[in-house]
Amino acid sequence: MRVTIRDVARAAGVSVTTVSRALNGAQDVGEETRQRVIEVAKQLNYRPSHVARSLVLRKSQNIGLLVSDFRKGGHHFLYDVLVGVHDTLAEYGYDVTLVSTDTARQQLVSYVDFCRARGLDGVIVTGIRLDDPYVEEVVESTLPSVVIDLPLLSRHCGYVMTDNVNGARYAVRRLVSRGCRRIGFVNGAAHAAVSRERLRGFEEAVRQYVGVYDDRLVVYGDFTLEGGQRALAELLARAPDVDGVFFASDLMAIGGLQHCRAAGIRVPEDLAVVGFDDIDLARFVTPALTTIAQPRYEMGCEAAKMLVHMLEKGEMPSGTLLPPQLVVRETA
Amino acid sequence: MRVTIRDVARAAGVSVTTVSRALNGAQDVGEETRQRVIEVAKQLNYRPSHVARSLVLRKSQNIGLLVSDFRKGGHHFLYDVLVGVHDTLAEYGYDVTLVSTDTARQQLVSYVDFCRARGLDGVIVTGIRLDDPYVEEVVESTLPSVVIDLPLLSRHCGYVMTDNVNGARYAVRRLVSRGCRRIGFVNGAAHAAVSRERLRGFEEAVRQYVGVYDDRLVVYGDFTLEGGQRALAELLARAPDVDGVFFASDLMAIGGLQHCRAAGIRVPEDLAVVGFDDIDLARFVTPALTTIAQPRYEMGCEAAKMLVHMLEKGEMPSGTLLPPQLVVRETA
DNA sequence: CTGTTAGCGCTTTCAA
DNA sequence: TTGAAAGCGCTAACAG
Repeated sequence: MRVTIRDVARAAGVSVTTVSRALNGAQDVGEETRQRVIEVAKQLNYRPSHVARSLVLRKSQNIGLLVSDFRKGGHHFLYDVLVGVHDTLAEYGYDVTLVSTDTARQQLVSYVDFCRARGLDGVIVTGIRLDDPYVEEVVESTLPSVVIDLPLLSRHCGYVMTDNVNGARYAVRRLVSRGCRRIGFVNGAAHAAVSRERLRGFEEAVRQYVGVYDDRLVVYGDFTLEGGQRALAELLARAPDVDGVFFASDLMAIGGLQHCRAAGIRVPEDLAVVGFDDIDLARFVTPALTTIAQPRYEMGCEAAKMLVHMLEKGEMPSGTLLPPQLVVRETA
Repeated sequence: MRVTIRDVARAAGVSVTTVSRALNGAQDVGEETRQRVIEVAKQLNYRPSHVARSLVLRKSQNIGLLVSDFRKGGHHFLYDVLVGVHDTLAEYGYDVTLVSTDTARQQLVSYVDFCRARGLDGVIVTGIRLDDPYVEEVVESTLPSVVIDLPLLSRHCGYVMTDNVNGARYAVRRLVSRGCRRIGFVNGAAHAAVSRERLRGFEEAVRQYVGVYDDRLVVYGDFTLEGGQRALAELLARAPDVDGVFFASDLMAIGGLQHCRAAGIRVPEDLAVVGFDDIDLARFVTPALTTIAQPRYEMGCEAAKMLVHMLEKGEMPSGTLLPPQLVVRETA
């Protein structure tokens, strides 16, 4: 049924070893033998079995993409990362297998065991948070991994994330340059690593550009639209004189915009707004959202590249920070 | 290094055969032997190698998800489908491997060969169009497949798509019920199967609800925002008295909205607009877009289910139509 | 340069 | 009920 290496060997009148060598570019094969083998293989439309090869080589050329929070509608961040990961990995000759943390079948076993059972060579982890039970596993396991958006560094685990500190600084600088002096911050979930960094960048920048820092101007949303609405209402109740707000996600910023519209607050005249992420909604809301863009696609690429380098060149994992970028539109 | 079935056998004092049987729930194993084996396996944290099992069983419990047009920013339709596919497949105990048609490494070989080389049990195909070179392959190959959004039915190939004909009808009906009498249609790419069906639904509905059908009111965009802008401009130039427009995608509709704003056309007063897809942008543009929602997640689930049924129960592939839904917002 | 041999980790006849 | 042996398709010593 299936064309195997034996069929090729037989048809070419050589041993399977020779076929293997010829097709894998070993040098100890006669040139004309190689040509004949290649010719026959093509004739027979032979495709080496990755499965068999994985078994003997003990590596699968297959990487897991672990996704926490893999659900309908959660695409804003994930999709581009996924494409970046896939593009790059395909380039290097790796396949990618999706691994979700919250699928019924899988939620009990450790994800490392999941990957091991499948012989995955490594894993790229997304959507994980500081308080996640998986964090420990990622750090301790010897399965080569690269985490996106969480600074976990160990012998077998590197990470790539946006430079959130500077991202927050850019936002504040923009607000200040527009004349804002009382700047609020609607941060994301407190247990997200990115939240800590953005807070740090926010505080540093406010101290530097404004002078006085008032931590009552920091409130917490949960990265969602509704969270942003609520958080802004709370902030405004607490400090009605706020003239600019930095939101730790575009979704929250858009929630904030909705609150403003409902409350009759003009943006940017009464209140300037800067978001974070640059999801494509940002261009389309009215007024269009000024925001800090994250290089999502590139983060995926970078993570994939690091993992392959760890796998193939034995490189040490590292922490990579990618630069965010201010995108000026209408809200600030 | 790795715990194999032999380790378990040794530790349990039985043969590998017995371990295999015990762990796979065969009945010809003594109950206490089975318990012991299970206990030992747990103790040793044994995970059967999927690779080895795939090799001998000649099936991998692994499905390919073929994506044409897998690129940065193209998530509007794809992401939810992908999540649906993954959720359902995971439920059934299958892994999913991403396969992209346009990645450098892969573009030359046939995707069927790609899947075969990896021992994939089947494939779910998305983003493919009528004029795609892959169409032939999908139909002819014996690799079990399910296509999303393209009605390809053969011995080994089923499909699932939205009921586009009725979707278009709902759009027209909505427009008519708002009083529109001269209804235009900005269709998507002509070679997309969905475009034909939507056109059919449009024509049928216009004949039914309006009475007269004028095919000069049909123009073509390419599913993109810019395409929608251009197409609407063209339509309006051709027929300035149009009072309602149905766009075959939300992205095009949003482009149309932008054109309206630029041209001083009030929506929905001067021109009512209905889109198609219900991407999440639709809620956020101003005015919010009335549209026909596609059950993207469910399409993914359905496709996965069909494929698994084909694989495990030997069911014949079939064509499945999922119902769209009118979502009324502000533009119509 | 080429072939023989021995597995990779697992399932499955076939005997016992 | 259990085990020995063969083999899935491939690669890699080790000889020749």
